[in-house]
Amino acid sequence: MNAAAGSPSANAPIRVLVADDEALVRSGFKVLLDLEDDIAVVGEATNGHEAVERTRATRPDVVLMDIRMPKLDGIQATAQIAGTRGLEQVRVLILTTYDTDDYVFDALQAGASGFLLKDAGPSELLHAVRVVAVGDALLAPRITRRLIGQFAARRQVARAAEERLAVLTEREREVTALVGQGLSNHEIGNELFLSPATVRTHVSHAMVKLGARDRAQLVVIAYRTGLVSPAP
Amino acid sequence: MNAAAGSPSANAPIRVLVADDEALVRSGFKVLLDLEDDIAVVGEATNGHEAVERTRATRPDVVLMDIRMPKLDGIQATAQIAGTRGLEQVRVLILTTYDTDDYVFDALQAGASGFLLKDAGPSELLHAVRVVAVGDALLAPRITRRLIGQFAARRQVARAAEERLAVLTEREREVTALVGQGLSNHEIGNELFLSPATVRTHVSHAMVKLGARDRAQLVVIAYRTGLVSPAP
DNA sequence: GGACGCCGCCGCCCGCGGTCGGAGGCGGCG
DNA sequence: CGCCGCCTCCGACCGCGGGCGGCGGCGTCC
Repeated sequence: MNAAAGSPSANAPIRVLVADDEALVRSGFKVLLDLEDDIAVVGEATNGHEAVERTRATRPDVVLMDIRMPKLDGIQATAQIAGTRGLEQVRVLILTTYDTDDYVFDALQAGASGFLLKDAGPSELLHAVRVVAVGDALLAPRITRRLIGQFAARRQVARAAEERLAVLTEREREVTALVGQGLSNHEIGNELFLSPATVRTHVSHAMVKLGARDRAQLVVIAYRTGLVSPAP
Repeated sequence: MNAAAGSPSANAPIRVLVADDEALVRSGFKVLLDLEDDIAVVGEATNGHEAVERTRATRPDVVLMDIRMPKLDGIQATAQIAGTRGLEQVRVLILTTYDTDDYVFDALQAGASGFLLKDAGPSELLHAVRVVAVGDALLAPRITRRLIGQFAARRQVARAAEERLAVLTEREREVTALVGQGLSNHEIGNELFLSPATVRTHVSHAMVKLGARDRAQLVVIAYRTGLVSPAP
């Protein structure tokens, strides 16, 4: 059973830790999981602190984590596990009744690999465990939908805003992009092999067309339209 | 068979349109889907234009869409369907061999409800069809993982960058936020009931502490740190 | 061909913005 | 108590940035 320790290789069982404050839930999961040949429950925890501690001790492949737990909630526990050296290989699968936005996004931010609602069927849970065990991720369909919505919304804003840039000439867009990165007129001139005076003209035109009074406001617009991205 | 038209109610079959340029793939899917009692293939298309046209004509619940297709690719076809009045209820499930980032993100942006890779098993396909039919969403695990990565990365950057703001005093953060929205010193003064001279002092201090030479660079930093958000 | 408009280029003027130094009040700390 | 940090305000200097007008090149339309 536990002969093959360490790396979760080919046909070694997936080692799972179950963290939930309700004993009934834990035993239910344990029975369900242990019925499978390729899955073995190697530990249990009744709160967040225990979950972290047991994870450190048993180094499971997957942690089945409830969110609502005493002492330390599942999200914070997930963050601690993800932030611990040596536990990078441990995948956390969140399992909860509530699917509040904050919970989901915070959990993913904390480093969770999956997020299931407790109304999911047993086969879905088993499938999810196997998926996250190999390093992939899986979300409840309802949550996937919202994550996609979030993602699409961001880009939607960018697309719509980009149309404002249509009035600019190529040169104007170019200098505006550089202005958006905080460069001075002189620096832009060096960058584009232009006289600073010329750069000024382009900047001025861009400001008029975009309704910016300031070069600072031009930077704002550059960011809002996605002409420059907040990332590095 | 086609007695129950219109709304996809309780036990009416899920009406599916299959769009793929390879006849073998189409017939394979058709056989697989038609074997299920609750799923019925109501049409086929061999390119993007046909897919849009057939969708308009048959109003399926779900469109199984390949990306690589002649005339019009699956992503553009998806965008057209999502943008057509009266077809809002039609869910698009992308099915492709390639999982390039651009494909995935563009497809979700275009309005797709799901994204499967062709190495998925038949049961996964059937499950996906049923999931998107009820309005939820489903992605291949590998893709879910990358989407989460994207999402988490954004917030990660924001979190890390916010620490740069720790050196600022409360007032300095305040004025910096307003500078980040493109306000002039005078306007900031009115906003915070301060003399413009005072505002200058705070702005100067903030610039020194954050290493900004310009007020424009201060705007850049304000955005990068998430002190102001690109959205509204 | 001339007229017009857009683009890219430049020089001049001046006001906003950024820097420096200073001053007064207020709260916390040794 | 004296010291320090923060907030507030002021005046002076000066350089960048923004407004304005002008000039040449290129394409379009008449």
